[in-house]
Amino acid sequence: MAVTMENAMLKKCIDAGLRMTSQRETIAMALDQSYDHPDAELLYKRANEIDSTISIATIYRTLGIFERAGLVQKVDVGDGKSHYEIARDQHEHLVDTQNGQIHEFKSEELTALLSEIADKMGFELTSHKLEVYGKKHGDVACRCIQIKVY
Amino acid sequence: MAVTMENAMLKKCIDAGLRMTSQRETIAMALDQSYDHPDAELLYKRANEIDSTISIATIYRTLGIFERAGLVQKVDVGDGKSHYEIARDQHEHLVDTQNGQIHEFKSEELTALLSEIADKMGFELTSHKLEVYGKKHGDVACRCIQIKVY
DNA sequence: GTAGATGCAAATCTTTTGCTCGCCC
DNA sequence: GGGCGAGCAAAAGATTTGCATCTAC
Repeated sequence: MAVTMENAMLKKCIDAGLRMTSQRETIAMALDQSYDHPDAELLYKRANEIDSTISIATIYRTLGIFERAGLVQKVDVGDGKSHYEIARDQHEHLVDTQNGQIHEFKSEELTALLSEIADKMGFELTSHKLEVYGKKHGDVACRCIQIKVY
Repeated sequence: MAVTMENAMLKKCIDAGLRMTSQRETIAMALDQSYDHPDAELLYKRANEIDSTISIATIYRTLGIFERAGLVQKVDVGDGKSHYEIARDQHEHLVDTQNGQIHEFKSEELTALLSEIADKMGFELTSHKLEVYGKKHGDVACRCIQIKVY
């Protein structure tokens, strides 16, 4: 929200000490311009619009490196593919089961609760993945759609 | 917890109106005997010990049918494969990042909180998937392992 | 009897990898 | 210069599917 420069991701990469190639810059830019949760294929298409010489292998390798550096995070939408987003402060995803659209939300209460539970179980919370599935109030849920999304 | 008969799953299948073949009965039995979260391959092995003529394709097809009937649920452990468990009352998974072991827990507070959040966002909660990752208190977390698991 | 289920093998889809060449630091 | 990164294509791993055959209802 508070980010004003267009390629904040590039800075993060440099700060993380990553060797920056033109391809990585391109991918960083494509990520910066993605306000949704693209999978590798979609990100590949977007990166290609910036630099058409990028290969899909580089997309995967770079995403892996970015992820390991804590710069991006995988999101499981339930379609069998890995989707990605720039790592930000902790937030959750609500998937609309009627159309697959993702709505984000935050809840410190939730994070605190999880941390508390983990603690009681003798664990230190590292991270978590939460996807909430729901349908808009009033909409009639068709069992089939609900399942397809899952 | 309250289930005493050995093949409760079979009953559920029949109640769900599924056509029961010997293979489906075998898979139902294998699921009944699985107190962990097997992936398709492991369930295939277990089913094979009961009936060695079952094929992996049937495992996948049957799991899909069971899932669509709401009898089993997928669990995402973060290893790229789909794991399954018999559908039960809502509960969550805590994954030990040191060894991949899954610990289950329940929290009505959590469910209530999610339901409340969804409601505020104008959605009716259908279901949710939560996996919490953590390491045992006192264990030294190696960044590599943490990442490997995710 | 017939719609639906199974087995087998081939196909598909996503992601990873080996290898050679090129480029960042 | 040396090591890491990139491209290409082939491999790998998980899951799905076409088709002929079989079976539950």
